Amino acid sequence: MYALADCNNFYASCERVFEPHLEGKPVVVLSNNDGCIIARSQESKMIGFKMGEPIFKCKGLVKKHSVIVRSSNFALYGDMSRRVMQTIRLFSPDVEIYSIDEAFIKLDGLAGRNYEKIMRKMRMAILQWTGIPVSIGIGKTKTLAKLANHYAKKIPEVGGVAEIPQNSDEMLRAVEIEDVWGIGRRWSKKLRNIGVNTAFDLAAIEPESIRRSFNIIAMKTAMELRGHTFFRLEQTPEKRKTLLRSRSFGKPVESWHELSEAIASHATRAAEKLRNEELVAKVLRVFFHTSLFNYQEPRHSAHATVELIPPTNVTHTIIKAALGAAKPVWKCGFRYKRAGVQLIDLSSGQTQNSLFESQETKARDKRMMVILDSVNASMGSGTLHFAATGFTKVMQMKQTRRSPRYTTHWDELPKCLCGL
DNA sequence: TCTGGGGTCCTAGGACCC
DNA sequence: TCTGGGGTCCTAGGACCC
Repeated sequence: MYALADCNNFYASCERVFEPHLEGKPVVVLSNNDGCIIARSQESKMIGFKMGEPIFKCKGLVKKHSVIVRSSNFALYGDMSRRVMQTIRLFSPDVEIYSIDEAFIKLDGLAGRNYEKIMRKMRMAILQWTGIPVSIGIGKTKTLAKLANHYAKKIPEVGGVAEIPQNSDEMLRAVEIEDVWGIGRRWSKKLRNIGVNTAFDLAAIEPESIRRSFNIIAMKTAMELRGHTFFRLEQTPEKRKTLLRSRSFGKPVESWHELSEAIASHATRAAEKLRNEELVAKVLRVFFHTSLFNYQEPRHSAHATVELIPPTNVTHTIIKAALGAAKPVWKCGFRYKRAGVQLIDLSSGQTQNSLFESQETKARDKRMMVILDSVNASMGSGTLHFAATGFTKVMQMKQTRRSPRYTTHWDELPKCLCGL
């Protein structure tokens, strides 16, 4: 048996923990650069805000309903997530952290075996200790736990915890095909065309025909709805295979100078992450493009790929490769909106030495990265940086309504909790 | 004026090997 | 006139997830 614990409206709930007066009011949280809506409180959902909608299109509704609009505060959300996960681990040793706001829990063998009761206890503990409300679904497979979770969120009467009993056709019939985990928009449309409208319908189709029309994952999903386990708990995450750092610009960027600083910054952040996970990259891809939505201006999308020989995680090597690859594909006269650096073909450190590489340089670079990382860890990220990343604020995000980073920055600690 | 930032897996088709 | 049968690797594109 599996449970899925999923935080309700996670980012919006995090905003409320330290500002209880937001309780009961419509709250939305915006993406980077204050672009799109990426989280909505229940009240905001009722008003009709859609996930991913650009905020500038919602001005009327925001004003009409006095909606609280917040910039994203990932320092806060990340830390709150850690607290929620820690609490979950107190209830079961077998936990898979699936995303910033979700965790799968293997229930088999938990004392008492009254799983629903244990999960209700856990739910209360999370609410009391972190202030975050969660919904919990229980089922025989991960897909069924997801489904039960959906049910728990939709039906308030169950009190945040729902279990799918064996042979529960009813619950499967109550879930639309779009809401099945692993079945997205495209496949839903295709499935509806052949008369498959609910989770129950999908479970009823002959599996091999699903594999033929879709793929093996869709088939496994359908089998999981029948209670056959295909997706197991993954407690030790595999090493990642790719790493991407990219941002939209607050203001469009035209000059090579500004663009190069942005690319160097992305390269820096990507290299830091790489070292943090003890990986090296074999291939680097750099890209930048003009606005995807502006058809009035000239459009351009550029990208270039280079091999890193030997594979590396050294910041200056990666900056040099990124800028070297980007320069030839940059074109003057375009207003670029986004740039990024992607590291591909990652592997853990043990690489073959290059015939042409000086061992002295290699050792020096390694020492340099150790110093760089330790200075930036103790004195703040970016304290020591390469000149290529610049000294201006090109990379500054538009973030006009960010709440304090209450739990991770000394000078932003809450001084009093309004309303308490 | 203004539209995020990450990931994973699968499949088909082409190039190559014997 | 007639042209086999078995592999692997790589890539692009398309699907999905949060």
